[in-house]
Parts: sequence; C-alpha cells; structure tokens
Amino acid sequence: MSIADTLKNYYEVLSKRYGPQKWWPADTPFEVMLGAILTQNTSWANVTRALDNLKEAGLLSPQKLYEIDSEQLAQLIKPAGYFNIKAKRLKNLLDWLFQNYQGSVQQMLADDLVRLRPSLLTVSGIGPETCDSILLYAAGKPTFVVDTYTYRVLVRHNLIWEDATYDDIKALFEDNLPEDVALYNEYHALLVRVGKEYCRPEPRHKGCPLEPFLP
DNA sequence: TGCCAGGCCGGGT
DNA sequence: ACCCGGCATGGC
Repeated sequence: MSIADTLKNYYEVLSKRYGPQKWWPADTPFEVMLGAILTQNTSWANVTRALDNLKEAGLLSPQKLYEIDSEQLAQLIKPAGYFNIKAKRLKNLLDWLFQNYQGSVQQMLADDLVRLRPSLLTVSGIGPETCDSILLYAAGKPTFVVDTYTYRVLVRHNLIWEDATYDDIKALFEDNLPEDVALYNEYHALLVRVGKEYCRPEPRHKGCPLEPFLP
C-alpha cells in the first residue's frame, strides 16, 4: 500500500473513532495567533486562563497589545507559564504585524502563503509549529502543522525514523495528501487527540501497539 | 511527588 | 550541523 493510501486510511480511522475536533478553539484569528504562542510546551487549559485574563482586561486587539508594556502583559499571561519570554514573543509578533501589515490581521490573512511563511519565521519566538498553526488555523492557508504528537504517532507506526525533522514530516503529509485546508486542519487535531491518549513520551510506550490503528 | 504539557532560543561544541 | 540548559505554571 502506498504512503498516500496509508495516510488516508489513518485519517479515516481516526475520524470515525473521534469525530470532528472543532479546532482551533478560539473566537477570532487574532486569538488563534496569541494562543499559538501561549501554548508552546504548555497545556491548553493553562492557555485559556491567560486568554481569559486578556479578554477581561479588554486587550484582545492588536492595538491594545501593541501599546501595553511587556511587564504588565507578562503578569496577565502568567497561568500559561514561561510568562516573561512569552510576553516578549507576543510583542515580537505584534511588532511584525504592525511593521508589515499596519497592525491589520485582515491584511495579513490576505497575503500569500509563500510570502507569509518565511516572513513569520523570522519573528523571534515563532518556530515552525507556531508559524504553521497561525497560518493554518488563523489564516486558513494549506500548510500542515507538525507537533510532538505527530512525531510520536508516526514513529510508533514506523512511518518515519526517529531522526526525522519537522520539514521531513510536514513534507510527508503535504506530498501525499490533497492540498486541502479542512483536511490539514482536522488531521492535525486528530493526531493530537490520539497522541494524548496513546503516545506518552518515549521510551515508556516504545514498541506498544497503537490500538486505534489496529485492524 | 515527579512528570508532563499542542516549543523555541541562544550558547557551546 | 547538532546538542543542551533554560524558561514556569497547573493538573494528575
């Protein structure tokens, strides 16, 4: 069976087992952007507290966050952890948004993926996963998001070697699936879902069968 | 109680 | 080109 068929079958099995995942959990594209940084190596429950603080303070707008000072921002996002560094990273993102798009999320969303991605990756604090999360879930661009669960699930199925890079894994999906935003959206969410349940950090489960994928 | 969570950076080899 | 320590809160 081809890789394309295998990936398609994985998707079907996961989709039938878990149903629609309804990602990304946010009200606006801008909120997705903030959440993408806040959730770096952090549980989503802690991120929602930080976002609630910002929402209560009436700061869920580019202009407001651009104007607030980093120390004050850090205190508000404290529940998300790494609050000092994440406050700076949010500021870096806002600086980028104002320098390139006059602070307009709508302008940014309208830009092309091929221009947007390299540009966003120059922002300090935005690595490949955060970048692709913003592009897929906020901007609706066809770019596959890879995360630690994606890696673990694929390794467990011997679909990649342990030394596979982010770009290797991203290309595996993009080269073997139709370029479909809705599919990329749901597939990543499902990989996170199954990964949380079955793929604890190695080597604890090394060699264990990944039950949802068994015939 | 320690381990883990929807990573990334910067300095050292 | 890798490798690793640091960053930090909250749940189980």
